[in-house]
Amino acid sequence: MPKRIDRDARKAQFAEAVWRIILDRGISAVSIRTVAEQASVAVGSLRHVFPTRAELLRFSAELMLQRARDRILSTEALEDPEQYALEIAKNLLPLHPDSRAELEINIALIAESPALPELVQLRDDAYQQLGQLCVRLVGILAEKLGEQDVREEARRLHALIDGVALHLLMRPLAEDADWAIRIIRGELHRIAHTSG
Amino acid sequence: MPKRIDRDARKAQFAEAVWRIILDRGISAVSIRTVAEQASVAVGSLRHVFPTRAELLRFSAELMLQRARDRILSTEALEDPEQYALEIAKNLLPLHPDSRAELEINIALIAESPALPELVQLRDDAYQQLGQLCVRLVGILAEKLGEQDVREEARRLHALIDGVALHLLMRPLAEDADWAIRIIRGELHRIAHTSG
DNA sequence: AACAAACTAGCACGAGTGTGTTAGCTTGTT
DNA sequence: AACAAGCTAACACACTCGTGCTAGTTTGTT
Repeated sequence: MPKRIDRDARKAQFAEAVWRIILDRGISAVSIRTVAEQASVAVGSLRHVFPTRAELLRFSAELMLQRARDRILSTEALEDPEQYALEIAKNLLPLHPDSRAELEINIALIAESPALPELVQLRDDAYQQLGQLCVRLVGILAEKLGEQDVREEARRLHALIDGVALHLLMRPLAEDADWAIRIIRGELHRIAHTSG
Repeated sequence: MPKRIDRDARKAQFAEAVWRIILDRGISAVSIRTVAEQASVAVGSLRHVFPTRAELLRFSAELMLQRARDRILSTEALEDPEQYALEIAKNLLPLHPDSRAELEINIALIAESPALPELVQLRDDAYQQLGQLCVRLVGILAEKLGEQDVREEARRLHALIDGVALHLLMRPLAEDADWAIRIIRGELHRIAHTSG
């Protein structure tokens, strides 16, 4: 039988090449050829795994969202709700090279979505899931809140997290990021101490 | 002497063609030829005004930021600080087709900035100016606050506005946007009633 | 040793890209 | 009527693009 290479690992390798190109040269520079070169592979090899450019980009986007999901889900449960929620939120912010790259790639793919309509669904799903996660967080922070209030607070938290994430991206990673943690921690504290 | 055409109006016309292409087909689809076609003009005519693609994109980005700035500055002063700040914030949110397009284009240009380094400076300047605007707003809302606290509240407001803006962009313009106003109004009210 | 599935590598094609260059057209002043 | 500044249009060049296609190579099973 054939040479048995882990297909998924191979696909991931190509997806990471796509990411590198996006980060280094922008979404417009992503082509079958540049990606193959980035992965140190002949064009034909890449095309054996991803016959078309659209499939390559779709998988790259999917894997990126999956990695983010995994990171969130692997956050260990903590006793203190505020502590736990803060850990989750920290995993949603671009505080490390990986999560930072994820956000940059996410933005690039959003920007390209008019040309790649299949990405819109992916983005919407991820957005919904993040929204539900915020609802859960608000739920454990302020148990007495009514459903309507929970939804409102969750929306607010979600927006604040995304806004802070965007601003972190504007500044170099090396820069002090305590202000971001302070803002989120303050918001979580406020939510935990609101009475309906 | 030559035919006297308003050069600036001509440039703006081309910039608007660039915007349309970005909105309809993504940043990757922006080329000298597609833009010329969108503007119903021969390639040579476009190139007479913008000799290179980089200059075309640079001007398109600049004009977009300028339009946003003008919209903010034209907000009429109101007596009530909270009302006034809310009016400003509403002009920062993608609540109308124009401002919505501005934000989409802004995101697309950010995504392409690795390939167009000159855009980074533009973006950073706009970000700084928005930050200072938020500082001013917080200043008039909570006059007694110390400088350090003003800065912290301003950062928070800025992040919240950008986060809400992003979320508005995720949903169709037709959809109910009252939640966005509610969140911002609530935040402005909170700032106005915090005591150092 | 023989086989075939899986993978690699490359060519070819038509289309699209940015840009250099050049020729023709418009139009207000002189 | 003559002029020239400014504008329009088109061609050419070398390059990149996505994709169809076809050989070659590797490797585990039989």
